[in-house]
Amino acid sequence: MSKPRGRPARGDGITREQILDAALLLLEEGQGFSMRALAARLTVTPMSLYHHVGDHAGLLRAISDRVYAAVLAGDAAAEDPAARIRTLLVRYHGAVKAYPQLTLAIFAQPAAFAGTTRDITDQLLALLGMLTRDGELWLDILVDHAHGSALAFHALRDHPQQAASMQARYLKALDQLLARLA
Amino acid sequence: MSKPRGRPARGDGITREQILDAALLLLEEGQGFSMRALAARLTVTPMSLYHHVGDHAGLLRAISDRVYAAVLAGDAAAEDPAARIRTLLVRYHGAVKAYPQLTLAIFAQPAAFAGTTRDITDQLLALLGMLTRDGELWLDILVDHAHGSALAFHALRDHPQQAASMQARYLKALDQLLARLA
DNA sequence: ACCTGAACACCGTTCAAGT
DNA sequence: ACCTGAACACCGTTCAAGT
Repeated sequence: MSKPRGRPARGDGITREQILDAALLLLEEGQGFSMRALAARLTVTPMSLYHHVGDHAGLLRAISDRVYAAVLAGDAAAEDPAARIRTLLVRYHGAVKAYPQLTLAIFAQPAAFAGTTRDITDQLLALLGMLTRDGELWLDILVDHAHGSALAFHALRDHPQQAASMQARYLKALDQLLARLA
Repeated sequence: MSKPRGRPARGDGITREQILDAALLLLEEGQGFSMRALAARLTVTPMSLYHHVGDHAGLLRAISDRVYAAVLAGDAAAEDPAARIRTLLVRYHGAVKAYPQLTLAIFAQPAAFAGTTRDITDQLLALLGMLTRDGELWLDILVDHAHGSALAFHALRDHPQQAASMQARYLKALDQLLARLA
């Protein structure tokens, strides 16, 4: 029943990518994510995970790097600044909304995650600088609003009717804010 | 060394208020809040807490009720709507900022906390209705922004220089938004 | 009513042992 | 290099026992 003690035959071992995939799923199920539960799902010993992703904080960091890297996908030069700003914010809002538990974990240990979303805010700030003199102020407003809205969405996940209209409400609020920017 | 097993003499027992006071302090120290750690700080058995505040979720609920009730203090009729809106938002932002760990715990289990801040949003919505037809939209914008900003403040708590200017930046952003509302 | 103490099913992580 | 297994110091919570 139990696996042999030593190094597994080639191909039998667990992959870093498999761990991250499973971790993201388990995390957002919300029923108590833990290293041990994740290991059990992968039919592996808890300590096996440490070899690939480090400890709990390291695992969360690897997950968030993957999730937020996807927000920056696409060619920045292909859109005009206003459109690119909107694209980045909608995608960022979508990522936070899709993985609220990850977001909460990040906020709970901000020191460990400084810089994870730095690329996104840097690009947004540069783009905002083209449209207004108050770039930093509007970066605050837009990013904070995206965070708050996405988390509020999570808070309403048990009320499908309200949740369904949340995306439309975010887009409406975002366009309202962007219109005030110009 | 150890306390007697039975009911303590009058006045020797622990108070619900003492538990909430200590819990709020311990929670925001950020070094791993737990029922057992809280009990240890109060030099009491973990199970003693259950008698006064229920389980972990019940304790958090009791804490948040206390914290957010303070936001509504003061006489609503003494201020005009715009001023009252600003007062409520600044105070709400202050509460979230002062107790970020509490806020994160609430967002992590939103089902258990539905209604905790309902009084605040209800009053804000009524006030916003006096100033604009898009009351719900602006409620979203202003509350979400307050949440996001307060949590961002927490994320920067290890960078005192930036953190010091965060309050001023929130007030500036808030006034910017409120100006757009009229 | 209010507290203790033992117990159960969990955690994250370290360290040694195995291939 | 990559995995297991035992161990340590923790969790939240239930239940029985005590006054």
